[in-house]
Amino acid sequence: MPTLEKVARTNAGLAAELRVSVMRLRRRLVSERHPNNELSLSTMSALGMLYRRGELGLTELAQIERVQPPSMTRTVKWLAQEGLVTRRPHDTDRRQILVSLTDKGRDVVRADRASRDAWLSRRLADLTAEERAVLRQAAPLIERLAQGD
Amino acid sequence: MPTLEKVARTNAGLAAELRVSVMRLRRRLVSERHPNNELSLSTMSALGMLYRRGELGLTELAQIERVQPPSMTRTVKWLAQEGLVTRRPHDTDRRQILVSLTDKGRDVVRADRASRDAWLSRRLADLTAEERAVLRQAAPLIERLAQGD
DNA sequence: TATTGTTATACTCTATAACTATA
DNA sequence: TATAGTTATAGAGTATAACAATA
Repeated sequence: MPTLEKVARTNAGLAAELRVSVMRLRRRLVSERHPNNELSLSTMSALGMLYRRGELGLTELAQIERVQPPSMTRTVKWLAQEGLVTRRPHDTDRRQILVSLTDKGRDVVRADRASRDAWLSRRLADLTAEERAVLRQAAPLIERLAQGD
Repeated sequence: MPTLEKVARTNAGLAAELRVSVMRLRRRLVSERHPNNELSLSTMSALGMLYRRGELGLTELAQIERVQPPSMTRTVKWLAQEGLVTRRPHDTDRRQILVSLTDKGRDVVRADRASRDAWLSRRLADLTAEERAVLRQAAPLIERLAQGD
């Protein structure tokens, strides 16, 4: 059997499997979030990115998070209302809005880290160490699949 | 350092990383779907499940797909209108609606398998064989995380 | 009473289009 | 002209609540 064809079919099969599992886990994550956590997954994702990367332009943040600028405008507006981020004009380019975490925002990220993944952490604890090791290797690969190009 | 604490922190970190990457890949998958494919990801997922499992009750299908019954009602209604599934009453329990693929539905699943994951397959082809092997191991684990409990 | 499925309704997230201000 | 961001609007996907039919 031709190797190329075999690889191609295998990739398509893997793609299908990965796509379905990713979709289902995402849906589960949405439904399993702790009710008293009022921050949506995408909001927390943006907050976490600001925590990791520091001050970012709004469009830059949108590109990293793979959403369109209007979506990020809304997210940032909400975060600012909650006092979790501040917006300030760029020093020299007055078109740009630079977004950064407030102390409260940083606290929320830190405090939330323990609790926000409680469900998934519990599920992970049920796996074997080997299985977790696989997922630890897989996570950055999945991230790379999502980014790029 | 206590092993338990170390493991717990590691699980939380892994949970966070996995959650974010899964979210981003899902968003990317939604945006990268071929425009001429009129079937949504969740619709294709339901169709694929019927392909694999055969005739299923509507609520059963909803449970497998991790959506609420009303959502599946809508999905199945649309699929029936498109002639991709048929609904028939259960032989003995007349409350139940059994859903199964039509020949056309089966054709769509088969024909779509090659093209629907084109983008992801291409991305996977850029990985090394070792990285794909990791994802091949990870996919069923992610599925297990999404299911269960 | 419990379960299966539907209808009605609303919410969340996201996108596109059109616009303003600045470069 | 091109880019950063906003506003207005719409669409997809999902949920909850209330209901009907059946077990």
